[in-house]
Amino acid sequence: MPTIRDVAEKAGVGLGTVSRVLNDSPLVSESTRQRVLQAISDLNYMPSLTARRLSLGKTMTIAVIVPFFTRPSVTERMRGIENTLVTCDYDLTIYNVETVKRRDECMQHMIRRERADGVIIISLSPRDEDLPLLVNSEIPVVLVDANHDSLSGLSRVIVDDVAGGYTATRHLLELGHERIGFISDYLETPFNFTSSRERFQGYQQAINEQGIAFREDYFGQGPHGRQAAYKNAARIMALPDPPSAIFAASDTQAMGVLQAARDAGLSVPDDLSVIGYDDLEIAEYLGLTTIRQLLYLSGQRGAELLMDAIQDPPKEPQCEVLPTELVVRGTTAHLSGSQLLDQPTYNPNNQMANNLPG
Amino acid sequence: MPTIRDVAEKAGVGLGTVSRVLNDSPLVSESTRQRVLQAISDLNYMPSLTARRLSLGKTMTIAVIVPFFTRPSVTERMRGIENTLVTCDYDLTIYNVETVKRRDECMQHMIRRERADGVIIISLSPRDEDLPLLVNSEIPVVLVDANHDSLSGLSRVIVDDVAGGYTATRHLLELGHERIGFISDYLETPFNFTSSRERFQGYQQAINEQGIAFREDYFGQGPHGRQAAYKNAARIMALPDPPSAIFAASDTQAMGVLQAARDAGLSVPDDLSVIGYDDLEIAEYLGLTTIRQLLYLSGQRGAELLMDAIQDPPKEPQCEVLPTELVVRGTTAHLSGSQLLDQPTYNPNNQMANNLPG
DNA sequence: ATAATAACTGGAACCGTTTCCATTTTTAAC
DNA sequence: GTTAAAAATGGAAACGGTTCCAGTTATTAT
Repeated sequence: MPTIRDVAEKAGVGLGTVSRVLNDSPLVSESTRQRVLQAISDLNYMPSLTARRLSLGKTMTIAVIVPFFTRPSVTERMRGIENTLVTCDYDLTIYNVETVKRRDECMQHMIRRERADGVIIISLSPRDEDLPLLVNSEIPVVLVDANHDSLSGLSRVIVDDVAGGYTATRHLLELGHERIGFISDYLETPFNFTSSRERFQGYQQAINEQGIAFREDYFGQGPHGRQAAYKNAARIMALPDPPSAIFAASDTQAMGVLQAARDAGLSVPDDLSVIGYDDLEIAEYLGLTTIRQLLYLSGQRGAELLMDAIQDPPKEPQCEVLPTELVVRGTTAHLSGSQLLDQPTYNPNNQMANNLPG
Repeated sequence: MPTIRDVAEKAGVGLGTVSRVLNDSPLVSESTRQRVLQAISDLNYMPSLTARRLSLGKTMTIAVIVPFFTRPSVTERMRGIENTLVTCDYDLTIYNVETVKRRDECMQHMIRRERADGVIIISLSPRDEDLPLLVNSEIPVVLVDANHDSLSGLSRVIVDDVAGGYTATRHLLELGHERIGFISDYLETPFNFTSSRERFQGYQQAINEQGIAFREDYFGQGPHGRQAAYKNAARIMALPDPPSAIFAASDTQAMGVLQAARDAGLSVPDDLSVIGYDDLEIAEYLGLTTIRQLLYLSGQRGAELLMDAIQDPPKEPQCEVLPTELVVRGTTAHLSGSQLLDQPTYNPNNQMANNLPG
């Protein structure tokens, strides 16, 4: 492998000059530049990235710490990051987190040292004990989709999941539903995901506002994924007075709910309304009513925030809130007569209840 | 940031000794080791990865070049790679390819220089002109899911997609179908994906063997994804003598076909049998009959092959062929009477044709 | 006690860049 | 034709590790 010295020798110049040519310095005469370029191409020389990194003290790399990076919502965010980074000539290295142990390793090691010039953490809220580490980190850190009061010291791109959860529930309420189930992953996990918790908060807020009490038995949490959602939905549907609508905290989980409804012989949306969250590509296919969040954009903005912070670190952490949007498709419908239970609901103003067929 | 010299000074030892402690060399007395470890922890020292890389001439990084890394089949392969690499303490950097230009950039630059100690290329077949570059590359290259005669000089993990396509088609034939459509992405793309082409080959082989001629109008290609498959399927279903079964070259495309069937008022599998390819997680949910390929394993084996090659380069390129498996679910069924056309098919031995209702 | 050997240890040299300072060359001004 | 200023150039030092060789200390055998 030829080095910069070989090039210098071949071109008959000093190695400082070669370096200047490589870095487009104006302090090189045109004739010398040509001579050097010729030598570079003759020798098929390419500068060593590693040496460059050591000398510059920059890694030209961004680290992304991401839980379960096969989840569609996660990959879509990552795509936003990747596409943004490419334009800046930064490399992207990925630390996939599937266990708590690994999460802690990543938080401790990736961030501390010059493995990267900046870090993006997706969906993982750091523990309180890790916070000082991140806040005082020598390299900028940007959080994407991790919301938490105590996180105010860190730049981040978030979605107002409380509002999203509220909107979803509001949509069901406006369709006349009063018995509304909620299915999500575990609200408290060692990974400290915040989104389900917030959506749940929005859900509670909306029903409370309507004077509807939260029913424990309409609530199901479990591991992320279709299967757990299926089980929870099946259990809830088997209640003597099952809900007429279910809000699933993600589209993936909504799919589990749809499957459970199908297997229970319920037709959606006639017997059961279902709303999801995320608006994954698949949601359109399923005709799933859902809350759209701007996944790609969240990655893009996160990367942009990070690049800005690398250029010159802001004194104040930046916080960007991305909007959500209700996307009405085919899995939600107005409460129908057949969905009403024999016993009147406690709400005396319920118009529909008076139209009971049976 | 403390350096190794600071540690040496603090511990009152030479810097060679510190390095030996860091690298678990046995040539350090226990007492010295303790003293150094104490100094390391006092100073909160962490060695610089970059310096280490320069000195060792290794990057401790693996590059993955991957087209459209949000596709579920791709992320699943990557997960296999990631999980394997973690155990070896290698970093993983990702080059996402969504344009031909970028593909060429990646092939030229990522591979040539010590950006990485090894490269895994997923699903992209290099052009003939790039081949010598890869074969003579100073770092090992492993191809995953890229099959091509001319690729014999490179180590790779492949799936026998011809066999997979054959099996899928065979399954439909055995159910009595004779009018079988085939829907895939473009067989020829600038990215030079090979899988659709091979599946198509298997399809042709199976129908030919059965004495069935290939019908151009039963064949639809287009951009990857649900939408294009939907359009092609809709066109094919609208033919005066539409197929009774469709083989989609991927589960994603099978979803487009299912959607088209639904919109055309056809019920699956009664009016139309559909088989996909990949066995994505979603396939189970949809009850889609499909060909399972071992996506995760392909990544894992690719990474393992690469790690082996880094340890000591094999003289012969390794080629590993992963099996496929037919997974029968609910979208394929025996040809039913109602699916037969009025005009008899050209096959005189067709028993079913004699039972035509109308 | 002494020599031979083994176990440790210190630090110079090296990896391949960039940067900065000193020096040389060119240009412009009078 | 001088001189001052500007432009171009060469190369040492630095980045922070690892490695290897030479030197020191400890151990063992006689």
